[in-house]
Amino acid sequence: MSKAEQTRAFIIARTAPIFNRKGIAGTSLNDLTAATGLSKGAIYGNFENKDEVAVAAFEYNIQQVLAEIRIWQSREATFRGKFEALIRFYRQMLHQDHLFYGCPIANTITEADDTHSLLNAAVKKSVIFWQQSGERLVQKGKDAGEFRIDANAEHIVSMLFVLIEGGLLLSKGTGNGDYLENALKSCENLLATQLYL
Amino acid sequence: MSKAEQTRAFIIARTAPIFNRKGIAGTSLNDLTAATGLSKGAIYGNFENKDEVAVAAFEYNIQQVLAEIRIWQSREATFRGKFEALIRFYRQMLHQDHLFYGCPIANTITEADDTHSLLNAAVKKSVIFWQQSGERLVQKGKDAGEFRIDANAEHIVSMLFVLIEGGLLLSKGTGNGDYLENALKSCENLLATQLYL
Amino acid sequence: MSKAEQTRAFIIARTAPIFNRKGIAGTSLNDLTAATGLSKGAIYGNFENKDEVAVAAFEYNIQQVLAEIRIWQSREATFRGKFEALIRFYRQMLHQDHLFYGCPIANTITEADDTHSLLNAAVKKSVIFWQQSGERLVQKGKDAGEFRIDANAEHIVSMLFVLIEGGLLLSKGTGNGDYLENALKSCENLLATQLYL
Amino acid sequence: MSKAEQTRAFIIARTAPIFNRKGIAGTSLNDLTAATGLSKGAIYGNFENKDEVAVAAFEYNIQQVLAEIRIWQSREATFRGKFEALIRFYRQMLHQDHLFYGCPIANTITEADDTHSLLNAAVKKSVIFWQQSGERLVQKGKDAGEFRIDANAEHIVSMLFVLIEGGLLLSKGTGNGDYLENALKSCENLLATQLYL
DNA sequence: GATGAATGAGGTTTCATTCAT
DNA sequence: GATGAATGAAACCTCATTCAT
Repeated sequence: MSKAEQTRAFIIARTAPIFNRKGIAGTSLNDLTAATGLSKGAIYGNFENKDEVAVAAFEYNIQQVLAEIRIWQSREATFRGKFEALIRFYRQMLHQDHLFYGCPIANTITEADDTHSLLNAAVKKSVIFWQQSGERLVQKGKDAGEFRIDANAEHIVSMLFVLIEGGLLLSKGTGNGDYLENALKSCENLLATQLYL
Repeated sequence: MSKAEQTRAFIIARTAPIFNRKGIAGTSLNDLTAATGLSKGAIYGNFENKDEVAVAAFEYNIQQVLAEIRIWQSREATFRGKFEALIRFYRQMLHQDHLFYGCPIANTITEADDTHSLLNAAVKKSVIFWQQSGERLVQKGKDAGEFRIDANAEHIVSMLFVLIEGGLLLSKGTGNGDYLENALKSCENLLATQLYL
Repeated sequence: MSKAEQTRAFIIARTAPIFNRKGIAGTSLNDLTAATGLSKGAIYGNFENKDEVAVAAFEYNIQQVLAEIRIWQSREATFRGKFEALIRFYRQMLHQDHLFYGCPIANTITEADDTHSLLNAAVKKSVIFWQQSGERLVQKGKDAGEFRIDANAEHIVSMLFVLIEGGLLLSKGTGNGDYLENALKSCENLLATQLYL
Repeated sequence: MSKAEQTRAFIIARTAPIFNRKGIAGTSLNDLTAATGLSKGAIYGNFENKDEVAVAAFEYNIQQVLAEIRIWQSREATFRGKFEALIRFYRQMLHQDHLFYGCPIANTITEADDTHSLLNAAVKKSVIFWQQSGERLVQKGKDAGEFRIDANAEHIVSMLFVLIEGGLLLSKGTGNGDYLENALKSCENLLATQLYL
């Protein structure tokens, strides 16, 4: 990894949590220099402009979440176990404020409008990726004989997504964990009745 | 209504959609003067600062949504009809971009953190109000003998909330209406199995 | 004159000599605030951007030169006297460094390229104006029976223009007044042989 | 030519047209690296600072013009022919935008003030050189018996200079070739009446 | 000798806010 | 009560320059 790539990665890693918490408009160049200890010139030497940092930071945040999910899932031998791990991950996410400050998708999706088209594209890509990863997992479970062969993967995964994002949003926003907890219970029920054999 | 109150109301009505779309940090005083045709002095004569306008705008946005819901529900004679109207309202909301640009709660909740405590309080209050309105409606339906007496109002309403917010968020963010549609179908199923007699 | 117009005029008057001496690229916003005693916000409250100040400053500089010429000419009763006054004006201009720092047209024409299209247009307009003013003066002199009826106004004026600008440029640039002096003598000769009766 | 000298020459050749078109203040180090394909370090390894590149570039530009003039003149057997070639060269220069973007002297003279003393000196030297070259050519023509023995070399050459620079400036600046054309015709007339036998 | 990465000062512009009129 | 003009801080970004590698 070249020096520039190192610095780029360093800037992204340090600033990603700030963008996740404060948003693009709420994050200033000074926030970025303060978080990295680098000069403004160094930021601009490695990125076109603030928006490009924001997009990279969003993608980093998503990768962090996905990587963490993968870790939780990797400990499970069965595909059912992997879905249970997914639920457990999001259940504890509510209390992991220092790490993620809420789901990057939920945090970013509002700001990712037409005026930030690159970010918009990145968010859409992430949503699609999450969705497809879930569907692939369903398929593998079917292939492994763990899941109902007639399960509607797209519907199940999209419902999990909706429940998790909605639950996180309301619970983070109000401080009332019940929304997420109810949503996750609903997820478990959905999986039990529509996916698991 | 005094002149001052009129101007205040005028400013709020004109700027509320802008705050809903662009957020607090993304909305500038110039946006406000452009939207109102008033001077900066006029804004500051009627509000302490930008944040106070933002809070008032959020509350206005919420009231607009709630008022609209009430209109849809008022046409219904039964409490079951009122819940069905609620679902219908959110189903068409996806296509009402010019009016609401998404649910004000979902749009605001991310930005309403510790650094905007007044907004934070307003958002929390709105969530609680939505929740309680729903629960009251459930109770009235029970009293009227329309709903199952053993229905868990809090759980049902919080699930509706989660599904609607999650569905709106993902559908607005991706342009894929399926998320909201699936979520609303799930709401209908929930109501059918847990609320209606 | 409104306050804004006053401030605008004040900014232009104070910054025009700076733009004339240092050029657009060489003049900074700090130069402008230092020269005016105003804040940057005040500059931007009265002008779109630096380029707009620069264009206004150029037009002011040109008007200053033209006004001065008009004063010199107004003391003359005959049109021949007016042309002689024109020559005298440019002869002393070489030593009036504190006022004009060279002809605004010569100073600006190089920088007024495609990347500064507004300035470019302003410069072209000024050249045309200077040319046409000269030609009008020739015509009036003809009408008054002072000048040769067959004098080629366009040619004569364009030659005066070339000689004056070329002479000023080389004399200002080298500190050697001979170039301008020779050029002005040539102007006088031109007028004597081709214009005056 | 050492490696360093080669690089130096390469930098100058590539950046000279940029300086001629945009001026010192308008040309950035990034322009220089873009034009050369070299790094900033390479520029600073071969030049003290940007101003030194600018001075070298100006001198290169002047040499290019003088060399081209010499080529045009070398085809002529007589000294009269050499002056006629000079005129022809400047006549076609107006249309050679890609090569010279106007006379380097006219383009640089405005910016070459006290704050750029080295450039100032270089410009003055160039003016003197052009002047003296012209005067030498007159003398040679006199010695060869081609020119009037009583011709005032200094006056004639300085008038040619003024006419050419003034004509180029106005024609380049306005896009109206008449200024230069009139000036060159005047040059031809001057030569015919005061220099040629 | 050349590079790539970094600096820090300074560039232009926009911000929220104030206040005399 | 509203305006228009001004402020000064801070926004984003670019600059010429340096220096370890």
